[in-house]
Amino acid sequence: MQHTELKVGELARRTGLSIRALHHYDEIGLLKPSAHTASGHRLYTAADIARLSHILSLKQLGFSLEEISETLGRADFSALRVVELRLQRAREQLAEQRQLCDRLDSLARQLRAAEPVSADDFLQTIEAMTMFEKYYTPEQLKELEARRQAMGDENIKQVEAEWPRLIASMREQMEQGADPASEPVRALATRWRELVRAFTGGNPGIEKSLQTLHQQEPQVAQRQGRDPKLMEYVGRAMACLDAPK
Amino acid sequence: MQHTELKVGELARRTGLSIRALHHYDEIGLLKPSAHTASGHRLYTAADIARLSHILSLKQLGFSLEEISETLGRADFSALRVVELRLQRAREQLAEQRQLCDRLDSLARQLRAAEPVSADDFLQTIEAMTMFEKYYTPEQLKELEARRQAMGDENIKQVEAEWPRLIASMREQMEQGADPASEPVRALATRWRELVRAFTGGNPGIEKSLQTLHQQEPQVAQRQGRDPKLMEYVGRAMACLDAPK
DNA sequence: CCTTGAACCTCACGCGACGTGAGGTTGTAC
DNA sequence: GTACAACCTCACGTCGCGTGAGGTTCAAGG
Repeated sequence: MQHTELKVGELARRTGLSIRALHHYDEIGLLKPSAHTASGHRLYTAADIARLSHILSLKQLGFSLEEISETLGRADFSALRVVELRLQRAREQLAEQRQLCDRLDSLARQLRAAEPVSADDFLQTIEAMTMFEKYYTPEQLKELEARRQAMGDENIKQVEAEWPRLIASMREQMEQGADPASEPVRALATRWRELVRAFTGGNPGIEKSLQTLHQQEPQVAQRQGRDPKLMEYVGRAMACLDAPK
Repeated sequence: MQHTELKVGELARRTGLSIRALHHYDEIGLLKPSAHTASGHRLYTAADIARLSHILSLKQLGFSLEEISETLGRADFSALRVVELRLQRAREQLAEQRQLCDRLDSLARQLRAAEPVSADDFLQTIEAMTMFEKYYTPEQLKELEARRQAMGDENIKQVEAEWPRLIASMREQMEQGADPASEPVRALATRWRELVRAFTGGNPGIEKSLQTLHQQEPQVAQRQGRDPKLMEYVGRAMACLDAPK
């Protein structure tokens, strides 16, 4: 007698599947053992095992159990078409995974660069990223990323530390009613413009996207202390810079 | 009065979430609206909306709803650690996705190259791929792929068509009891070795892996008609080739 | 005041691929 | 006879909602 028929435990051990999984395949009709002992124990024949190996192959390719059932059921299926469809799905998922990794990686670097990571900072950073992805094109994001790399973490930290001071100074001038054309304000406005340029790199597309972002989402600027009134004051100061003394 | 409180429908419309999703967040305690009308309608305050925006941000990063709950619950969490853990998971998933895409792509190319795609051919191809991935290292697989590219689809088709003929001829000799050292067998054995060389490229690592595969999985060779007896005969013929006439 | 239709409410089942018990039977070795 | 492993069949839990069913409330028009 051939001792070829296997019981579930044996088959599970050999395939690495769980017994429950094999039971499940039986339940849904994907792999019903061809034989049973008198007492109801499952007996898998060589043919069953062959079918299982097919099932595992298709599973590896990411097909659902239902798809596998259908595929194995019909003999007339177009293998190429099936695989190409699956490939398309896999490519889409791959792109999403890549995006997710990029986002996380970028976030992690930001967090490493800026030490003080309160819960609020964290969430703000994420939201800033979301905004970025919403308002900048992928090419623009690449350019921004490249510029960040070129600047290095320390420079970025310095600039990020400088912004609040600059904003505070500017606000002080405004609240004291200083003339936007006055010398101290001109100096601050010049530095302001430099910092913005350092960010945009002078790329007009990025400048435009930045403008759109500020128009559509005023709360972003506001959270940094740049409320509409201040921004208007800065705008006037900028205009004075361009105009001759 | 501020009209700031939103009902579910409004909030759903603005966030792009479904009403059911918001109900779900309420059910699991992730986002419970701070207020209700006398009749029980949900009213989301500005604070609720802020929390929701945090939730959506973390969701974008691939956190589960439970993880989001925990993260938002504690104020002392280490943002960097959380993100790095998530990044690690994402990277692993990315690698898997990439592998899956490679497999599917390779399979699709094989199918496009070899026209006759019966269900059986298809499954055999998949299983061959599975075996390959099991017995060859990634570097070896790259080399094999490169060699395939270099050969071109037509050459591969020719070789794949030649193998069954070669195997059949060899079997004929064996069954007729021909001496492994005889001239016709020498010719067949020479061609056999050439075809194997075309595959392995003479790379000893690949030759070794191929041997291991044949030892561990005799049914692979058997399916192509190369049963142990035949293989032994071939082995003797090879030995005669190396030995002087 | 009444009606209509949109928007809201609360159950409660469904998916996909099993994991994880609970509680009982069978097979095998001593 | 008695352990103990391996098997059996329910049946609920997972995760993030979708999708009804069946009922109430709201806002506007007649």
